[in-house]
Amino acid sequence: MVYKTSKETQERKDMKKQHILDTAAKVFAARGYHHTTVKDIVDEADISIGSFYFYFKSKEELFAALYAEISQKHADIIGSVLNYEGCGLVKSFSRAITASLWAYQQKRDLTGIMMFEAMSLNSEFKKKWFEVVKLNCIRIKDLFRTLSDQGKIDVPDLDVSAMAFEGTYFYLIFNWLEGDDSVRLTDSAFSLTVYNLQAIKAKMDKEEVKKYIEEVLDELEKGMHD
Amino acid sequence: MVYKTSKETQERKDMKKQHILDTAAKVFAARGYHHTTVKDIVDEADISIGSFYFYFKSKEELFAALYAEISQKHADIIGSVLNYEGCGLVKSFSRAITASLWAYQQKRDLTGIMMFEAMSLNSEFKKKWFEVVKLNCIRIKDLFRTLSDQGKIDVPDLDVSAMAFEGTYFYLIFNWLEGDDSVRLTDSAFSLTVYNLQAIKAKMDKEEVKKYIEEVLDELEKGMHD
Amino acid sequence: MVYKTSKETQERKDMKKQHILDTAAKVFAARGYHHTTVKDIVDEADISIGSFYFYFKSKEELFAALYAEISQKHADIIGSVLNYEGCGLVKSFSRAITASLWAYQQKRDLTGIMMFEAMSLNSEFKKKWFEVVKLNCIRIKDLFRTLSDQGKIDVPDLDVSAMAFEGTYFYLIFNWLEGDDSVRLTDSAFSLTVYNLQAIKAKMDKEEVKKYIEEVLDELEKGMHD
Amino acid sequence: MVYKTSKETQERKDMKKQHILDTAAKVFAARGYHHTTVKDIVDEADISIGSFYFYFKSKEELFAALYAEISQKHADIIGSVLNYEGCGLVKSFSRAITASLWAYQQKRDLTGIMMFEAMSLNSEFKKKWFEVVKLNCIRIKDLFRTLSDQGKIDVPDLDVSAMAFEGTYFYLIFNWLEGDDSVRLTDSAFSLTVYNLQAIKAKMDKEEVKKYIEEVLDELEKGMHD
DNA sequence: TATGAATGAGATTTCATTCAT
DNA sequence: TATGAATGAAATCTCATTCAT
Repeated sequence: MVYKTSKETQERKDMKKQHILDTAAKVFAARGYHHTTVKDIVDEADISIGSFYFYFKSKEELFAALYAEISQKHADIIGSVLNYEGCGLVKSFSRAITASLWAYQQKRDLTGIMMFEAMSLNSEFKKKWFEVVKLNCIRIKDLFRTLSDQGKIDVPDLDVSAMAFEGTYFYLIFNWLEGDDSVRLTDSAFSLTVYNLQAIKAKMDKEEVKKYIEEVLDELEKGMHD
Repeated sequence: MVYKTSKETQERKDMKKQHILDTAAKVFAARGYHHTTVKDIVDEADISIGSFYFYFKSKEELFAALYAEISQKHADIIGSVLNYEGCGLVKSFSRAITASLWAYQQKRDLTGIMMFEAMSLNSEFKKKWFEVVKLNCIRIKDLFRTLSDQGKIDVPDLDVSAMAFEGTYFYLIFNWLEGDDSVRLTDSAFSLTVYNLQAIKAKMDKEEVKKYIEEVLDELEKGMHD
Repeated sequence: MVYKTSKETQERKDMKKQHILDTAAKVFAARGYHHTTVKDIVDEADISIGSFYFYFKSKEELFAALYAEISQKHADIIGSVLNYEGCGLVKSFSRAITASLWAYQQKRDLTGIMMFEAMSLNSEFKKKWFEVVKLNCIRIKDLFRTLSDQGKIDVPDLDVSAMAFEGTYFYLIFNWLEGDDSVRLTDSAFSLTVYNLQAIKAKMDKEEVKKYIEEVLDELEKGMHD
Repeated sequence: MVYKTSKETQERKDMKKQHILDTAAKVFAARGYHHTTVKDIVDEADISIGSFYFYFKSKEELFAALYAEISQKHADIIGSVLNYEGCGLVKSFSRAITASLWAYQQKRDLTGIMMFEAMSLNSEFKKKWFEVVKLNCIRIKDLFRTLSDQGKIDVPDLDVSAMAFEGTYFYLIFNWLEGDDSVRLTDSAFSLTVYNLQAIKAKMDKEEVKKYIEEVLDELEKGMHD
């Protein structure tokens, strides 16, 4: 048939869906998930309720989509700074931790929603949240195993260590969110990296760590303007 | 009518209030704060809605009371194992971490409320949660400072390290809550302790750590039967 | 406990529930099930929406309750005129058919809702409706079997005959509902009785039938004023 | 733009309209009028909502068209078996009743729409349904009058008898629709015919009735393959 | 002709809290 | 003190229909 959905229409649809996502992110950030109504979102996005439900099955589905989007972006950022072959472990950790903090910093408001409200939702969604956490832990665990086998680090139980490592971000971010927004989360990158590198008994030169962190921050800031 | 507030009556009132708190803890843990209705609680407690509102001004106030109670109990347990003068740092940390995990383990349901529900609520209450977290962090920070000044440990920024330390519990506990309830959280005490002791570059003998952990676990189990 | 629900309160509750049922009947009759909103009902009954949902789980449950009530009343009326021992078959049929028509006539508006809208509802409710129909058919069938065994009537297949009998009311009532409300449904009692008595080849005297019908109508009208 | 309405185009339009009708019949039958959305229909028909509203002004109009179509088909079948001059009354009734049941049986899904959905809708459409019913009743009534005048049958009030007769199908069909679809509705033709012939005191030979029924069923089955 | 995104009135239902008994 | 019926604002979601492309 001739009159089927044109590419153009599809593009407009994608844009509108993205517009809803962006608006929702803003509103959720301002009011929190439970205190945000669908009406709040559609008013802010200047669309009709019907449109909202055309693009998303429910408020919860929207949240899930938003969460998936953020997680993906976050993962992409981390991934982008780790695409170096033969990178030493100190460099890798410095880069990864810094990039992670940087990523949160980019979306200050959403970070709160995603990290702290996500888990208080329906079991359905809680699972999704937990899967992301577990996936992260598994990646770290695998890394720990490899490095441990190579004798480069010395950690107790891999599972526990991976979870402990992942957790070191948590209150740091929470504290940052609660505080003045003039403070940069990445200012804690050095200390956090050192804390964890010491925890796994990796040999390191603190000056080197500092250098790596500055390097990756430069890259990330530059990457943002492309 | 004159309402007697004889000692006897007062006692009955206290018991009833406690009964509501206990029941609420159970229900909140099972369903989460937002998915728990006041009716759920009064049905489970076998009291009337009117009674509920006699004892608590609102659903939120009940939660606050509950949270205060849990925090206090938790603090008491930790405090009870740290009342040793001249304790070495390895011993102190081993005892504190283990006691903390043990405390969570004792009240599996309440742990979820304390750690995950509390922080996802709106402003007013979130603050209270954060205060507890901050207080913990300050204590750790002070300890880190003292030990650092004595040259016994080597940590980067004290604030960041304290928060990182505090965070190492987080996902461990979350993972434990999600899993099978046959698993003991205290089984992770050793690894968690080692991870953090290494992180702060404390000198330690792993066997010693193990011993301290067993010791404190024995004490705690015994203390329970008094 | 002393302050538990008093008998008095219970009575008020029952009255209010009945008040909602009565009002709903009126509104359903006027607008039809699908065109009646819960708000219509509560406005008419002068209660709050909350009250409505305190007494009924949903609009559908209310309808079901209403339907059960009407069915029961209907069955009671039929039952009341059949409590005669050793009643001949002509008398029984005359009385039952007349009483049935009379019952419909008493609740003209509701009859339409109950007979014609009930079956277009959710499967859940449709089942209930069908059960009532089937129960009626079974009763008739049993009666047919007994009479047939006694050689007093001569019908083909019992199931089919019972359903055919039950159906003879249907369009008659529909036609009555559509027409002028000055017409009495019971005016068709004689013809309907004769039609069915002839169908089952029961021996009868038409004058006798007329007499029985007048008798039962008198009884019913008198019974109403007690 | 000029829209050609060449014969070819017109044919394509008719086909599409019919396709929508056929699909709608299927969906209405499965879900009922009120529980079927326009989207359900267009999805099943694999057309767009826009197309739907090009061919039908509204959901209700579509239903009306569908109902008209079904009624017509049904009338045609009945008409086809009654085109015999000088047919005896027993034969006429046997043929008519059987043909009617057979017609319902052919389109099980549509039967539900025709008999049960149609009448439970709101005023405007209910009337149309009732007109068909009334028309049927009038035909039967006329027949009854003629036969009665000829002394071949003996019925009470003609109107009531016609409606009673028409009603004898009702629950039989409902029961058939609710049950297993392996059962043939025409299996009840004999009993239903006898019930009604007895009701009007027509003289008959049951074997004869059986023969007529078999005859007409053969004809109908054969007619289907032409 | 064909498409399907967009609309928004309106329907159902929930639940924290109050207050008369 | 205790009870639980009553309240009603507010939230989520549906769907027939329109209209720009």
